[in-house]
Formats: sequence, C-alpha cells, structure tokens
Amino acid sequence: MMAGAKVELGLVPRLERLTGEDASCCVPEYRALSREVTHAQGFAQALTRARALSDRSRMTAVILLRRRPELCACEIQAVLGVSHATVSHHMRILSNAGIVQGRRKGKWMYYRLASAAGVDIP
Amino acid sequence: MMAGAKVELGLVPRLERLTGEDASCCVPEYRALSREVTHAQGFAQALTRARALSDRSRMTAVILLRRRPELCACEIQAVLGVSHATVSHHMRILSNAGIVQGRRKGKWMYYRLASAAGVDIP
DNA sequence: ATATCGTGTTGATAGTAGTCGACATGATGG
DNA sequence: CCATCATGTCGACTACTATCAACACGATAT
Repeated sequence: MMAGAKVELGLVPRLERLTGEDASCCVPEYRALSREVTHAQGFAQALTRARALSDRSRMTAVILLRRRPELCACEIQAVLGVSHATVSHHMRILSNAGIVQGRRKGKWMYYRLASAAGVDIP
Repeated sequence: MMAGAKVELGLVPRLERLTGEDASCCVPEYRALSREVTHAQGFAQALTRARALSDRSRMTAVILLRRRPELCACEIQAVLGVSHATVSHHMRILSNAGIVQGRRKGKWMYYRLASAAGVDIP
C-alpha cells in the first residue's frame, strides 16, 4: 500500500513473528552495526592478516618460518618454487601485515616471524 | 664452467659462507620440506579458513555472529548491503571452512558460529 | 673497476574470486 | 490452490591478484 522502502521493511514482521520480540528496533541499526563492526579496533588488521595468509605460498612460508628461526629470500624461493619477484611480492604482503619482518645482511634479506605475529595455525 | 644446474647450486656456497655450516645438506631437502609443510595435518584446513576470512563481507559476518547467537540470512544481507545471492555464496564458503553452521527453520536459514570455530579475531 | 650475485620494482598477463540478475525450490498464508 | 516470500543455484561480468620477464640497484668478489 505504501510506496517505497518495501525491501527493508519487509523484514520486520517476519522477524517479529519468528522471535516473538519487537524486531523493528533492530532493522535501522543494521547500517550502523556494519560500521561499528568494520571500524572496530583490530578489524582492519585482522582482515589484512587473514588476506596475507589466504595464499598457499604465503601460508607455506609462514609455517616454514615457524620451524626455522630465519630464512633468506633465496631459501624461501627454493622451497616455494617460484620466481624471486614472486617471493619479494609475498614477503612484502606478509611484512605489511605484521606477520614477518625482514633484516638485511649484505646482499641477503633474512625473514623471520614478527615478535607479535599471533598467527593461528594449527 | 659446468653445464646445467646453475641456478640451484648457486645457492649453496653462499649459504655456507654466511652460516659457516654445511648448507649443501639443506638444498635438496627444499622440495621435500615444501611437501612436508603443505601436506601436514591442518595445513589445508588453515588455508581454507584463512581464505574464508580474507573477504571483508565474510569477516564482518563472522564478527557479527560473535555478538549475536544467531542471524538469519536476511539479517546478514541487511548488514552487509549486498544481494542475497552474494550472502548465500559467502555463507557457503564460511560453512565449508567450518567457521559457521546453518540451521533451517521454515523459510529462514539461521547461521551461527560453529562450535569449534577457533577463529582468531582480536 | 668490472663482473657477478641477491633483491626490490615495474609493467603485462592469466587465473581467480566477488557480485548481481535470473531462475528454481521449498515453505507459508490467504 | 495460488501468491508471496526466503533462500539456493547458475551464468555472466568485473575486479582483483598471483605470477613472471625485464630492468634497476646495492653489495661482494676477483
């Protein structure tokens, strides 16, 4: 009968029937709830970290670094079996996510897990 | 001077000079080490889980489900602001990763965090 | 100094993943 | 029984990302 806002309001009566509570209070909050979640402390970091670990090569590199205190880029390249450009790309992402940190020694770049990596790998 | 195997062998003497140890023992192991890591118990699951959390919408949904015991698909859709097809796609990925589990009640599909979700979000 | 080596950087390319519209399905209500 | 609704599925499109070759740069060795 009323024009407009058909999609958003259609949700309310169904929620009420289902839960037996007043669901109308919740619907307008959804957008604010989204902001509250995505702007919360640690959300961006958690997302960045999950994205960093969402690649097979990077996950392999991180687990490798849990077994050995340090690995140079060429070693990681040998294990992953990819080009050095790809290794550099991956380690950059892991570094930006705060999961690993690099240390230069002469020509070699050594990577190790960051102190507060907090990586959750079984 | 010698032909072939130039790339792989070039790594060994440098490792030896740097660490002072016999590095030749490590190089042939790299491929085996890679398999050992990627075939280890939990690797595939950890990768699947990280991939599931590597999307902004899915991460938002998971954090939402940490605040409310259950949410139906239409609520998640309202918060994320995407189409219901996209919601279904995302919840399927989260479900396959063992992070959430769905429960049908009539027309509605309710999602909640899986018992042993083990999600690491700050 | 010159050559070689390890890495980072930069496009270019191919493969993957998120998104939506359209249709199908099962459930609810009149 | 038919209309409506919530959700799943499929195909197409778009955006992103992993990858590599080529180049650049600093460090090392001869």
